[in-house]
Amino acid sequence: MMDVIPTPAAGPDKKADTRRRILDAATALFRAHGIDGVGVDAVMRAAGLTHGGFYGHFASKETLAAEVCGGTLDRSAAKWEAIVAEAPAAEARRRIVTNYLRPESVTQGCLLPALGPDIARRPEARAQASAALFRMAAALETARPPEAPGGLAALATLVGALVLARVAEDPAQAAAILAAAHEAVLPEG
Amino acid sequence: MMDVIPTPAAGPDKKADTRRRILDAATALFRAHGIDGVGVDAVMRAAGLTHGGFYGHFASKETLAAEVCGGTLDRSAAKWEAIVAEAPAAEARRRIVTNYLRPESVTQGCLLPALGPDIARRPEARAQASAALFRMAAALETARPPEAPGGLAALATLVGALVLARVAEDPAQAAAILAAAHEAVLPEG
DNA sequence: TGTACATCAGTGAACGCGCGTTCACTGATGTAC
DNA sequence: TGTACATCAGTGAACGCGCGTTCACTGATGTAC
Repeated sequence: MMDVIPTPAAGPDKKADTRRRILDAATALFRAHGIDGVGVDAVMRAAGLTHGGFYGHFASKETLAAEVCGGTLDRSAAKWEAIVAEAPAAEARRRIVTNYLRPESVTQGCLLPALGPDIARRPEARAQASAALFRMAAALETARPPEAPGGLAALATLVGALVLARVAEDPAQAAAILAAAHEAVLPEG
Repeated sequence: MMDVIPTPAAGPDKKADTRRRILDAATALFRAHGIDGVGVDAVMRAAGLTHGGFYGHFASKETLAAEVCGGTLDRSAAKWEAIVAEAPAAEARRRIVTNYLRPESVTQGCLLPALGPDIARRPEARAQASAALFRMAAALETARPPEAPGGLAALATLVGALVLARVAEDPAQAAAILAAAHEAVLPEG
């Protein structure tokens, strides 16, 4: 009695759920401590598993890193494209930028400011991130209000602002950086 | 016969030279491979020494990292301040920006795009980098031409552009990012 | 419905390796006589 | 000027540790009869 619906949900593809949990745990840990700062052991413990099971899901830590970076940035790009497709230009850019520069984004936001240099050094992750980055810039370009910087420059400002906000020691200074970037990317904010 | 001039130059403070060589080697290696991607052994070999001697110059790898980041960014800030002090605003900003966004800067330039996230995670390095970053932004602010973004926003754009250019796979794409940032930070380039 | 078996996601001990750090030493340099 | 000694920058073997990866295993789940 083979069911036509291919989603048992409770049974066999619990493995897919576990895989997702590993990816989510890795994303959070990599973002906080850098890829080299987190071991396979820590990722698996955060996912509620033991380290040995890791290689049933991923070929190597390197593969995991590429999938975390590529997947997360691909989803960001897709989300931006959806916003641009459904809202008028000025409103779309405002939504993307306001969300990008939220104070919580300093610790939890986009992976480019958190892992950019790490990504640039890893060929697999870099290829995927490079493609996603240009999709993000293109979305910002489509949603470009008059007098505002183009997509590439706007993305550079957003990414750089989060890099600087992470480095700034005083939260008030971090907020000033975020506000300055907001104003530059969305004139008359 | 104790000399009044306190710089023997050939004798005892060859140690200071060695220390500088270690710092320079570490700066280049950290920039290329990240702080966690480079061992004390590799730094010392690049400086022409063996690893054991390292602890005669630095208390730990952590101390080295802080000194590399803090020192390099301090020197950048001082250089920008000097440019701003000696050239008129528009010319000063043009010089700083043009130098910052040179194609070679993608691999050899400012430490903030290359190590920003690494720096943000290390308290010692972060404190020094945070101070330097605001001096750099202040210099850009002083050299702000009319219609151009303020110091903080300009610095964010510069840093973000180098982060993105490092991630971009195709050199032509990297050049496009640099050009877009140049235009945003120096209108009518 | 109940038992026997196959599957396979997850376990945890073990591996080799490279890391940061220590330390007893060597050997070149500068000073004392 | 020439020898004896002290200093100390740099050497290289050794350490304990945590990493990425492997593998023989366990035990829960789903199917066959």
